[in-house]
Amino acid sequence: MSKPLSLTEENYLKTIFSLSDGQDNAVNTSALAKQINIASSSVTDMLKRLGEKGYIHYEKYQGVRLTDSGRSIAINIIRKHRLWEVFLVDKLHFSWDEVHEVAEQLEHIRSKKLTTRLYEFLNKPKFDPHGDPIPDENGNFPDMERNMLTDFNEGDTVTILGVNDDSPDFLKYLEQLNLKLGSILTINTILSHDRSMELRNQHNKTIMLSYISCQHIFCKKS
Amino acid sequence: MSKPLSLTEENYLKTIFSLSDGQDNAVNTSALAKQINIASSSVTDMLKRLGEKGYIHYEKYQGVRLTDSGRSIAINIIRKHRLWEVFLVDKLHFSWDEVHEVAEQLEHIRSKKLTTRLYEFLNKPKFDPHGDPIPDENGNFPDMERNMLTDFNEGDTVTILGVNDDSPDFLKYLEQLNLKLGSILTINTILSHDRSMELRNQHNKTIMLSYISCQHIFCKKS
DNA sequence: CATCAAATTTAGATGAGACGAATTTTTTTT
DNA sequence: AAAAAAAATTCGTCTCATCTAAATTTGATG
Ligand SMILES: [Mn+2]
Ligand SMILES: [Mn+2]
Ligand SMILES: [Mn+2]
Ligand SMILES: [Mn+2]
Repeated sequence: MSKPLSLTEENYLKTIFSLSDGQDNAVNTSALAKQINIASSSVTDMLKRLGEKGYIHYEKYQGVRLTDSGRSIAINIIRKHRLWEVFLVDKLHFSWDEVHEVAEQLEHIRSKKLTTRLYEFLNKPKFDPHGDPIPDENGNFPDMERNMLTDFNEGDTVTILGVNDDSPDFLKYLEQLNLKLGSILTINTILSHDRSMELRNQHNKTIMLSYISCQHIFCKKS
Repeated sequence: MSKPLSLTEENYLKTIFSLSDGQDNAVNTSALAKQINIASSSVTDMLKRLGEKGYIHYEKYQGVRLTDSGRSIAINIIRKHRLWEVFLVDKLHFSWDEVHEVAEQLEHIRSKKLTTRLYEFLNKPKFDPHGDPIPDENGNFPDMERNMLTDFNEGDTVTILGVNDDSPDFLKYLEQLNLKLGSILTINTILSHDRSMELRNQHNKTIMLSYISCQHIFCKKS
């Protein structure tokens, strides 16, 4: 039985996983520093330690990759984060822009039984309030096919499946436009000069979205 | 806005509150050391720091008392601890001997809104699964009148209101005897040589409890 | 009330996690 | 391929929370 990881270490592993897109891509020191909001010298320190403990493969100047054990820890943190987000929205009626900050704390609670029971209490959800997939007990993510809104064409009708940006600002913006998971939109026009989209919702209301915004919305054809 | 307390500092304040029985009794360095399971020199260090920050009144060699701000922080931690225990038992079907350890972690989650919403979700409970009172938003504990089982006499009929010992061992022991909050017992005999009690439950079953066990059970006359 | 034991504090160290400044390595530009 | 820029690492230092061992204070006992 090895000593449990510190909260800080858990956050590094989780962040490495996210920045490597769940793949085996190497992650930069500076990308981590930026994401965690810390000096890059501190990141280098921590990477050495995590490397020695066997959670990551770390070669000076070469970036970092998770080992199997690091990866499985990261996925477990993400599982807990997303389950708590579901709890906060479904049971405690938080709005989708309020949950991330609290889930950042709750994701570190250590109790196998708690995670299992919460999962059941929430009816084994597959997606969190932002449409992100929740890995199962074994760390497997549910299948899903989704693309950025920017990948579709004029005339396509799509359903919103998720967002790529959990920031309260963006989420409140979407809420205000009455855009949520499940909303159905038809692409009227894609403006060529800035690639912004003119969309039509189910009530025939027109909505304009910048290219940047469209990059933060996941959809499927419907 | 002062920097939030560390988890360690919160635990000190909570423990000082508990050891002073919620009154203004001075608490010893060594009592704290024992309870927190730490060297007493470490306690001295921490008390200095907490004193400088204004959460406690600390005079060398004279023990420690909470200030108003320290007290209110302590009560808030206890409120959260007990609310989470209710959640774990009522919603996630934990048994009363499993919840304390997890609540020790959950009590440190910082979100005013979370506490408020949880309180409402649980229907504003007044007592936790061990019969301990849950302070309200303003830090006021619900009124309650209760005495140790050892305070009653032969022939008295009492209702169990709570326990004084949250250890899994003791709680499992009670469960096994089918004793729980609300159980009604009549005191048949109090043995004079060891003050142990012979009790009768609602199904006319006889239960023997040692004096020590009786000291850990709170009751009211019924 | 002087002595001794217990409780408490002080002193000195350590490890984790953070920082900024200086240095080194890698990458990009001329 | 040299120079410049960017990225990453090393170095020295800081704070927090902890420890053990030594010194001090308190308070109990003869
Ligand atoms: Mn989130
Ligand atoms: Mn999410
Ligand atoms: Mn408890
Ligand atoms: Mn309790």
